[in-house]
Amino acid sequence: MAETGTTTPRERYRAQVQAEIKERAWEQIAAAGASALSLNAIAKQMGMSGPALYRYFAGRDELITELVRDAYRSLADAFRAASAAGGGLTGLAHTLRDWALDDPQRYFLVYGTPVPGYHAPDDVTTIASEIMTALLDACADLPADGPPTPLAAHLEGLGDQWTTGHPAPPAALHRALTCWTRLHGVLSLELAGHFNGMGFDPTLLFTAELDTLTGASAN
Amino acid sequence: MAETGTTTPRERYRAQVQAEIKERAWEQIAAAGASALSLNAIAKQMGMSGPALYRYFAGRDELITELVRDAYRSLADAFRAASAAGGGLTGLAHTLRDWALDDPQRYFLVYGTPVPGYHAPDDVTTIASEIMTALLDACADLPADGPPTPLAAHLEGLGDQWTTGHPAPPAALHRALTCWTRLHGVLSLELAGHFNGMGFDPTLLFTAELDTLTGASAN
DNA sequence: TTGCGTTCGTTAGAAGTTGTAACGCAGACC
DNA sequence: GGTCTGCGTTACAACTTCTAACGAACGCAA
Repeated sequence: MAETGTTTPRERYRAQVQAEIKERAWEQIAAAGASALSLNAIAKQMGMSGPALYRYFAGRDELITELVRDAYRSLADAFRAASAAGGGLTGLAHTLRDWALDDPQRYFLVYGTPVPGYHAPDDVTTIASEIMTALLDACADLPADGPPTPLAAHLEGLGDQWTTGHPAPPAALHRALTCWTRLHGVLSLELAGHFNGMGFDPTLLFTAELDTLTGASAN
Repeated sequence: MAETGTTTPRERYRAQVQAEIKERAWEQIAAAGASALSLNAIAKQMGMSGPALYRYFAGRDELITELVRDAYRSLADAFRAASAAGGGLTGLAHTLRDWALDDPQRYFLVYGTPVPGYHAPDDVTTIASEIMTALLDACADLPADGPPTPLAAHLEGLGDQWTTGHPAPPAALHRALTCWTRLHGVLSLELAGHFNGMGFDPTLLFTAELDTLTGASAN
């Protein structure tokens, strides 16, 4: 509390306004998706004029980029906490699911439909590799099962490209990739509502997939 | 050819213009995503004024809905052809992948980030169930392996809800769901570019997942 | 306490979007 | 040939993002 650093009152005010802008932006995104985000509406909500927001963000794109950054950081933090708690791959998976269900549009901001021209800034990919590292560590802890796959051979030595210089056995790389794609497959379809009206509980499908990832009995 | 039905010249012209509008719309979507679709730009491309398009589509939303419908129909047709060709689940999977790679934004229009308020019209869900039926049939043809899963028990008798009155064994339901989510998991992350710079071939990951779905050796 | 300078919020305006309304023309049908 | 339906137009309203110029307030420093 006392350690606010060497921040001038102006800087503190600026940070506070920026935070409120992002908060309103998240509300709008949760309500109507990222494409419906309107700077004007945010400004009106905050009781100020439209162009005022340009003192805080260069434009709509920069605001969204900042939100994407925050979303990545949020997931990375959740993963770090889960890793520290020692829940293993199961803990990581449930952390991911909870994080996704907590704000579906935030999940889609990270893993959803990309805009063709857009290229994420470097620090975002850095956070993404941090997330991958946590997943890879959890996968490396599991005992190897079955014979080495052809894909694993193809993956040989690629681990330090994904993460920050992090050697891992090819089988762990394969398993991490599989975890990622399978859990994302269930989650994204569930969040998008593609299971609506099918009459089953998506939670069971998620845990079933998780079981194939961690359990000895595969499928 | 000769059988154009009882179409007046006006109707034929109208259908032709509508088709060209959709064609331009697909070009725009492929270039910059669905959120960047502009009726004005389409009109300018076609050499007419903006409001003229409203003779053919009630608005932007209706045009996009129509494109979504076409996308679903396109995938359903591709699946029907693959089923007729007798390629089995493997054929279906490669059909899906080819269809997705052919126009990533079209794939995302079907399986990508949903707009919170939007609800798909009934006929779209009908086509979706047709797609599910093809997948379910291919899964039912495969021999059952392993013990019945808890999820399969939960899925008991749900098949005729997804498809059009199509009884299927629970194990096939579970396998169909797993196919869907796993293939979508790999495909959507690949198309979104999340594998970029990781140095491996996404095709191998896709086929590896497909092998776990069809092959006897599971993982 | 008295300036000074940075920063903020304002209004005005350009250029774009979706969508509506009213008008004229032209093609189709009787 | 007359009538009627439908198409494309321009004009306009209400939005959007974003720039430019102005004034006021605030923090800092002398």
